[in-house]
Amino acid sequence: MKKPEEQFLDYLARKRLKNTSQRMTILSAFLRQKAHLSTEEFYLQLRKEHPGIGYATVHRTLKLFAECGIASERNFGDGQMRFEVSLGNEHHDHLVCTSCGQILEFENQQIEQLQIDVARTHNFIIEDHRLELYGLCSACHTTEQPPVS
Amino acid sequence: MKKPEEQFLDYLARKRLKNTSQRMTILSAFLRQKAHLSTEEFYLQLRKEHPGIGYATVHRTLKLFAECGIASERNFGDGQMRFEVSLGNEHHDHLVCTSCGQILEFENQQIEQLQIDVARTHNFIIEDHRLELYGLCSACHTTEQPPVS
DNA sequence: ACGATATTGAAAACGGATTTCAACTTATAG
DNA sequence: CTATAAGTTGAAATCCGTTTTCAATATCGT
Ligand SMILES: [Zn+2]
Ligand SMILES: [Zn+2]
Ligand SMILES: [Zn+2]
Ligand SMILES: [Zn+2]
Repeated sequence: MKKPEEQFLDYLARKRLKNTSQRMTILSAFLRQKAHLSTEEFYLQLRKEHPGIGYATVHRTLKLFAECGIASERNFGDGQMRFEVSLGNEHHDHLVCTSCGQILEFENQQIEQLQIDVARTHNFIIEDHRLELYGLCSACHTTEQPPVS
Repeated sequence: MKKPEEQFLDYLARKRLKNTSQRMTILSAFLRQKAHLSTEEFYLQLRKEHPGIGYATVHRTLKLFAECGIASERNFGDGQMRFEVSLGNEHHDHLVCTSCGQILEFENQQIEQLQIDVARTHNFIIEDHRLELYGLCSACHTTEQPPVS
């Protein structure tokens, strides 16, 4: 398995793109972040240490990561793009807590196989899939839940 | 099973909302449309027969349908909200063709059960879920696929 | 019919993603 | 080490679907 840094530099070379200090700074920060941050959240984190880097650059660079396979773009229906490191991470799906926003990961090989079966019976070629379970995580439903309003 | 019209009128009554001609027109058109139309697509259809109804009213009314259980809101990652009639339709998940945009429906009881198992092992209470398989439908991969570029 | 309340449609506002553009940086060639 | 071509940057502007605003209008209980 290639390292993310290598993979990114290879991608830049292949596409005749340039290796800039901003890109390396963002990559290094990205690899250290907790997963499933939105562009905005990540940008705010990054800005604490690197106030000079603009939002547009962060956005463009995260998209580069997705293109070259380092990152996966996620969308949990809150209207924000989220990213997580994908290189070196097993495929997984998500449990999204609608109360506290926590995102848990799971992997179920039986479900994956059944998806393939479903696709076959419809003569459909799967390129990608998304499976998310929305609800209350353990912490949010064991505690008393005073309505937010 | 209550009829959609009844259910909507009940909901309006319960919430002290008013029964207007626009709402009834939109409901009747919605029940006749093919599924998975975006607000915009639906509005453009509706406008052919009812040019007087504004986009905002259509939008607000579709949200009412979702609130009262007549409609499901869907989001297939193209940045548009889509709606389909849910009352009287079995739960189903979707196959989304990334080439022609066609949306097929499927239902797999084993997958549904495995989702429940996954949630249980994480002590997670499912409120909702989404499962979509993205790829090429039968028509799009049997034909020669000249690259779009 | 009256008055209180809700709805309507056009337009404006909103929010996140994306693009624009002039200044700047990088890579490559001489 | 320049020079030059080409790509990048950050701020601001733009895009685009969604949602809200608001004055005019419609509904509904009395
Ligand atoms: Zn999966
Ligand atoms: Zn994840
Ligand atoms: Zn399902
Ligand atoms: Zn459907």
